[in-house]
Amino acid sequence: MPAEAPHDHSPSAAIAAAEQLCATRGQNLTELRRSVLRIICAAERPIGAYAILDQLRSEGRSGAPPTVYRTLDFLLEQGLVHRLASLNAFVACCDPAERHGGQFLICEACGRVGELNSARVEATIVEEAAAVRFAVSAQTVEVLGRCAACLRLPAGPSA
Amino acid sequence: MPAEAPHDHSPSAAIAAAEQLCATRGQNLTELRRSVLRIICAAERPIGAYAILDQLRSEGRSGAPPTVYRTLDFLLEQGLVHRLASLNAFVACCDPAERHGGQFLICEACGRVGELNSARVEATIVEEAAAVRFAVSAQTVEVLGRCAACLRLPAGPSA
DNA sequence: ACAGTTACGTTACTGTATAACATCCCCTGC
DNA sequence: GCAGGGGATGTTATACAGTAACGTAACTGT
Repeated sequence: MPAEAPHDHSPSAAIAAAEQLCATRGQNLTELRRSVLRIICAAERPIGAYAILDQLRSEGRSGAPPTVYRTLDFLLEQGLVHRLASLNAFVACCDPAERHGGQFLICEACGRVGELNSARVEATIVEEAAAVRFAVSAQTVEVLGRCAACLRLPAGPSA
Repeated sequence: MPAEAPHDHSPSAAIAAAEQLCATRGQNLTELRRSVLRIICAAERPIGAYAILDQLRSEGRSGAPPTVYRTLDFLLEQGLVHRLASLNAFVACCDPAERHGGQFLICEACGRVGELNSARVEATIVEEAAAVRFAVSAQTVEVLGRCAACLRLPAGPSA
């Protein structure tokens, strides 16, 4: 993975954590929502809405685009997944307990995405914006490059 | 405009500058490319590919989506326009002579976009990424908030 | 039983982007 | 002059992204 991974990334662990979070928030992690979260976690890479839909169908579920987008809205609101604007795709959040805006490191070799979430980056953006009298309300930071693993293997792991 | 504007933003001046740049680079700024650049400059706000297409047609040109996307690819390669991933839209570059990745300030009140292009922000991102052994090759920074003009007029100028 | 809320199903549509192939035109070499 | 090549554009069709609007099922609380 491109960046820090101080927690368990296995799908089942992520589901369990999500279950916990939703419970304490009084939110309902339904079967469909669990399925979509599991699909996103299992993907390891950003996955598009229609790819999620395909997987749902291959699991025997009926469904149409709104099914997926509604579910994604829920997962986004709960901070369980993030949306990558530059890819029109979704990734599981590495630390849903901590609400954070998104700073992402996207490896152009292996396609994997890590979260940066640097308070220093965020603060610098706010300061520099303030210098031109711009009041920040939300940031999108998506950084393309090569992750540690792919720097070690210039051929590039594709799995 | 949200941010600094140290240069002439009139469409004709932008076209002239583009002409110059393409000439020195041995690139062909055709009538179509000039038209699309003029449309984007005149828009003042980010404009979508299909809105560009509509304007081209209203100028009497034939055209289909690939016409516009190919032209945008050229203008993007030449650094004459930028793409805003979070809006699926395009803006004219404020300073095409200087190649730069994009840092944008998007005003959520008036919809105008300014370029931040802070070397400090860029450097901070590179440093923080390096700390997790990620080698940056390109950055996407799109910041939502309120520009100076809209902060002064809380009702928000819409023109 | 009843209304209200939440989640999901379904149809239809708009918007964004690209693949693949055809054509035109200009230029160069012969 | 004309054959061939490359760049730019035209054209058709389609894939991918996202939403509106409406219907329905199930689970509340009263």
